[in-house]
Amino acid sequence: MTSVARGRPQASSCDTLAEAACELFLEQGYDATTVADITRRAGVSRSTFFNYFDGKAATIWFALDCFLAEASTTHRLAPMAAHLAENPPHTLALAIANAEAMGVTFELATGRAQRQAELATLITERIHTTGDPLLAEITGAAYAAAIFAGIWRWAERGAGSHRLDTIIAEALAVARRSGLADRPGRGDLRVAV
Amino acid sequence: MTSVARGRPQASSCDTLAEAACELFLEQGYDATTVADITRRAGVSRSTFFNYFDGKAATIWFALDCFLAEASTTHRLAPMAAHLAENPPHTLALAIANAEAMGVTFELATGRAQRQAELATLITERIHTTGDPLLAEITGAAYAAAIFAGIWRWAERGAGSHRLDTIIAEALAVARRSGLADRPGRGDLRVAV
DNA sequence: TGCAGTTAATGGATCGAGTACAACAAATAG
DNA sequence: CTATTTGTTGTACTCGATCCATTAACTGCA
Repeated sequence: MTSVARGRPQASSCDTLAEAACELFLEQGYDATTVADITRRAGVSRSTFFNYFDGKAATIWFALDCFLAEASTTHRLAPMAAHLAENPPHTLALAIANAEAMGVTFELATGRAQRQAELATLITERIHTTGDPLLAEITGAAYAAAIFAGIWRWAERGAGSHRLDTIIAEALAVARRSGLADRPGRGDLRVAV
Repeated sequence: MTSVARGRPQASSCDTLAEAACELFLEQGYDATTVADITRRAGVSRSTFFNYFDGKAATIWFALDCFLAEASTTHRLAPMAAHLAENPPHTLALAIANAEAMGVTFELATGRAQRQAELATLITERIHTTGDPLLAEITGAAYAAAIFAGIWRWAERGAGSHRLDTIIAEALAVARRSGLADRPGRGDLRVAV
């Protein structure tokens, strides 16, 4: 299925660049680190950077963004969480745990808001049923908040000591117990574990 | 109480600049409109722009941002909604209603995510009680989603035909009926109308 | 009238993110 | 050895945003 590589091989990778970026964030801070700095350390040109990332901020988020990209094609939350737990967002966890030292507090807030909203609309579309669309939107926001709260808790307590998927499952259970309906419409989303 | 104006009078205002900006967004689109374009039309220098706004995007959001700034010092949601209804965010409503034409679809999404998250943490802090902090976070996100959904519905149906505060009150009622507790801890927040 | 103090506008310089693109390099298939 | 594909590199450019020294407009007081 996977065809043989054609053309010039890639000179770097998202992981390499992200790692270089995180190192520099720790050393100099996020704002003081330029894209040129990152590529210099990674051993590629500045232009190349934008073949791997949309921008500087994406170095922190790309693992989670992959998850969200997949999530947009999947209908069940539980397998998604499991898959995320298998490919945990290292760089994000590092950034959350060392937010002040890296100077990424602001970027973490904006980036999270962005992606949590994305996930919220995703869930809302899935649970959109015969009922009030407003309620669907509220419910989507609540479950998205639960998932992201879980990710943050997991990262704050040193990603690795606990399993990410169980933490997310617990958070979803809390949301479920709150009384918010999670019954899907035509889709077959199950937010419970 | 209000002392007499001292020093050089202001050559412009947030409203003037925001109006000029919205005009240009409609004519040329958001991306094609530079800050220099806006200040040229408003009759001030480019530097002056940044005495009034943090950036280009703020021209759309400043009315709502004022509301959020006040909200951070208030403990009750209902009076806040009433005050917002008295000073409705014109430029934001215009942007929502003409998102495609103005090319602000992306900026609206990111800007909303940002501010909705801000409001969510604000509410979360208020309802933080003896119970699970995770539940407080989920509830805060749900109520914030309700409020913003209300604002959007209000703007989409031609801001003015309906009262903003009643729409928000209805949205909050939906969130309340969903089963999410809105009982405050030490604070005295009341999310109901 | 003139001077001091205050507040705001202005112009210029600078930085850095992000985009565009043409030229070049490294691989494969035949 | 050539055509094709894919990726890298350097360059130039736009624009948002910040900084800062200078200048302008206004008030209050002598």
